[in-house]
Amino acid sequence: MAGLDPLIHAPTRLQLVTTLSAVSEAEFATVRAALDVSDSVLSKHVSALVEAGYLHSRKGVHAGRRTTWIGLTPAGRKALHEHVAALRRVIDAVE
Amino acid sequence: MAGLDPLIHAPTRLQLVTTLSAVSEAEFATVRAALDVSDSVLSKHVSALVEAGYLHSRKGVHAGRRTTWIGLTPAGRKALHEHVAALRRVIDAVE
DNA sequence: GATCGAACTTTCCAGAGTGGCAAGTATGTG
DNA sequence: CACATACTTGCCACTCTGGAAAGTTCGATC
Repeated sequence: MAGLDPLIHAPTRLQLVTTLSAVSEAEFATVRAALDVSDSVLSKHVSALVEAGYLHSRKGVHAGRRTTWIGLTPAGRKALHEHVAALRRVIDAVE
Repeated sequence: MAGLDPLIHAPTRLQLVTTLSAVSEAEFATVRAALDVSDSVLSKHVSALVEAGYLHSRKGVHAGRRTTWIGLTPAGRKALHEHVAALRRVIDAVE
């Protein structure tokens, strides 16, 4: 490889972590809508990344509804930054 | 998706086309060494991209050896540029 | 406090993608 | 013509990804 992180290189994963990189936490449903994926798909990606230590998730109540909040852990941010740096090294060769 | 091209988003594919983007043609063996993949893997990626119209390949003789030269077609360059642009849109949100 | 419904979670499944190994093929060289 | 080189192809195994649907959980409501 070229320093690309296989855990976050897939398109959906990359969009997930880049979306989360801008905020401290986001609601599951909001992310789901932003990525335009099904519940099950997002749930599976999230649990895979939680298990990898890249995300944390926390259950709460918001506006009378149960919601799950997810966000990047420090390790997740670090992995994203390294992945993005590696990606830039590859694509900066273009042009 | 977010404009990412599934034909060139896989790491090996991306490295292949970015490597070729800098030159007009490259030897199969040189590319194989640059990407550090096996003969069969490179051969299969190349034929997939040739079939997609992204690469051209041509057989020739060089220094007493048969060599295959591969390079991006205009369509391949266009696809790469669009893919890179889409990738930048995604990762520029980071930081 | 039993029931309902929303919000995920998990299971099951199908299909595509990727790579390794080994056998096959083609062709310049001696 | 025999041989070696340089890929090419077939076969296989495994992982990844996503969809559908059933399952689970727990706050809200009555």
